[in-house]
Amino acid sequence: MATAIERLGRPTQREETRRKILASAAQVFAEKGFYRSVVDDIVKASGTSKGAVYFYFDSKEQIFMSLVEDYAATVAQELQIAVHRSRGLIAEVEATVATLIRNFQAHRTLARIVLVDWPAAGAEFQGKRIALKTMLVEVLRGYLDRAVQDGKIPAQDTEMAAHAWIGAIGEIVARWLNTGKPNPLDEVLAPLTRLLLSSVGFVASPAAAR
Amino acid sequence: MATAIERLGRPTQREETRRKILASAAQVFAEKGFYRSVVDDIVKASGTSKGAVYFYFDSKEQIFMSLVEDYAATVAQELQIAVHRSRGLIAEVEATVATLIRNFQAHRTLARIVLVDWPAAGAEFQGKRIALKTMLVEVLRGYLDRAVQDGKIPAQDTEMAAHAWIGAIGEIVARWLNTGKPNPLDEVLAPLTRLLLSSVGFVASPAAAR
DNA sequence: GTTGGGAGACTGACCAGTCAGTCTAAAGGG
DNA sequence: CCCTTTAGACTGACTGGTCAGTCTCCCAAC
Repeated sequence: MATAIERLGRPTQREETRRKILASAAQVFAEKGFYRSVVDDIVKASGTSKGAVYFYFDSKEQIFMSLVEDYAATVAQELQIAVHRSRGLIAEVEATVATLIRNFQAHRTLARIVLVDWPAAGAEFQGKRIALKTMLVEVLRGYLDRAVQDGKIPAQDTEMAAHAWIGAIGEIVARWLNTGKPNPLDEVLAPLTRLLLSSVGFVASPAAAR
Repeated sequence: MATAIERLGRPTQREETRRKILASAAQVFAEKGFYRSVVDDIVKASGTSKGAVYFYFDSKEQIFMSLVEDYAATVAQELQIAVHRSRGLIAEVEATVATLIRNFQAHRTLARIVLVDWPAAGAEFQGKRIALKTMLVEVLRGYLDRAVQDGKIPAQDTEMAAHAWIGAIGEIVARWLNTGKPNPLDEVLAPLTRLLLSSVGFVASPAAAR
């Protein structure tokens, strides 16, 4: 089986090209947005050729979707892990917010693509996005419903609250993408978490504030 | 001076065409987004002609900006009025949220353009948008800072809170644009206002809840 | 008959995607 | 060991279509 050898030797080069294309595409899309980006930009930035790009991808759209799906999957998985070892509303919210914020901070270009570009992309792009957001809403909502059941917070429209939270987090990250503030982004972690918890009626012990 | 007569007689027809073009443009942009929209779509939808469109507007971009600026100015003005007659954090927040939500509800297509399309449009489009958002942040922040001074709410990062609020409101509207829920949108008014107030540590009197 | 508003055919730039062909490296054969 | 063959990664000139914006012509109202 020469395959085993190939798996270690040859594919390195092969995957390298694909990776370079994706990395450059992320740069270009983040800078110009999907529609203003031209495939030749990606070609130039990646130091490959148009042929190479279309050897690995079927279309400009598919490059975009690969980028977005890969990243979304990564974040979703990290979220799963981070939350898995948390118990109780505070810990869960802290873990979720920290994972999201730190991830966006570490992947600024992808953050811009996911938060700014993706929503405005064509209808074909929206299915996956809405599904993903729904998943995130369900997770957050789960925390809240459990907290309500446990009497930790008053009964309320937890679905709306979950959406409001996502909007709040997204906007904080968007501000950072646009203005660079705050620097570093994860400065918002503590106050933002406090704000979110407080919004659903969770009363932080006065001592813990500040 | 025939001008005075023209102002009443002729311009009616003239303004009517311009108005029709703008209205159709709003429809088309809201449905397809700026880049996927084609000027001929607007021509067709407006029942005019390409000549008419380029008689009234310099470019596709300018049509978009007209739409967005007009609407933003309207909303900003309504906001000003609504808030002018409010005193105290609760009333101010209620007035702001109600004005925004009701306005978006009444102008679904424009809401989509402003909230979804505008952020992803090219850099040339962003100056005005950021300025406008900054203004809104300042207003909200003003409420919060005053409430802090009055000892109504604890000291905190009011700028971040203002951004979080805008994000929350935007996301609630975006959900409505994408899924139609809640129907009608202004159902969220009371719970959303409560959530926002609560997030900054304003404790609603238990009697007032529900 | 002049003019301002409008119609719509047309132009030219631009760009996603294709394709005929090159280059490299490894396999096979003598 | 060469030398040939083959596969498959990669190249970039090219094509076909699209679309913003222009230009010429028209007509209705003075």
